[in-house]
Amino acid sequence: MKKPCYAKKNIKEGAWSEQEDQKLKDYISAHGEGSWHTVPQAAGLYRCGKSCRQRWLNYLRPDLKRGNFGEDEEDLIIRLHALLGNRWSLIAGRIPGRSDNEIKNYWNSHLQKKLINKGVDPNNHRLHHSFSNLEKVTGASATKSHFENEQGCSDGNYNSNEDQRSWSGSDINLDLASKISPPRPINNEANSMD
DNA sequence: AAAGATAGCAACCGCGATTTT
DNA sequence: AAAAATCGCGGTTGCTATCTT
Repeated sequence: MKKPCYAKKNIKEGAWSEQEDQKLKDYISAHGEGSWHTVPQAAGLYRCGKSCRQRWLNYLRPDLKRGNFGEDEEDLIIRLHALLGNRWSLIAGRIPGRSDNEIKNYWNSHLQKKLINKGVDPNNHRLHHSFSNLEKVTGASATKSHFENEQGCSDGNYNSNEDQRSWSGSDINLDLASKISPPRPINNEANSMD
């Protein structure tokens, strides 16, 4: 029913130019965040509000760090993911200077592989004794040789001697466990009831 | 050196939740 | 109370840079 904003006339798509970024920054520094649907017109942008919001939150916000993730950040993301699952906005809320999109991308491109290298299933943070279902975990592009090549992964946060959940989340004093429901199941088992 | 494969990232899209009318 | 509008989240796609052969 509802047309996506990108389908409307006079709405630009694709990469943002410096001029567009500057217009958005100028507008928000003058008027503040919010009322995203009115921002494009007010700021003189041929974008939809949704796109402006995304651009601001993920890339233009002055408090964003950008750049490489530190080991402490990686560790925190892994622990939070074990506790929260794919709820990136909640995870981002606990990691200053990082956007949910950035964390999500970093997880998908780096951390998943890192965990798999350690023999840990990134979906449930349990030790994986066989990689027979590798494709399911990592997507079609994962190959055996890829994992063989990445054995030199450095930090040793996972203990391969443990047989149960390696990250329980219980040692994280984030005041989250009591406030939110457990992570949604990621695999298809949860949906198989349909 | 060139072509193909792969990885990483920015942005798009769909949908559920929330707020407003 | 219901419908419409808007917001926000998370999955996915597509482009570009880098690596491998």
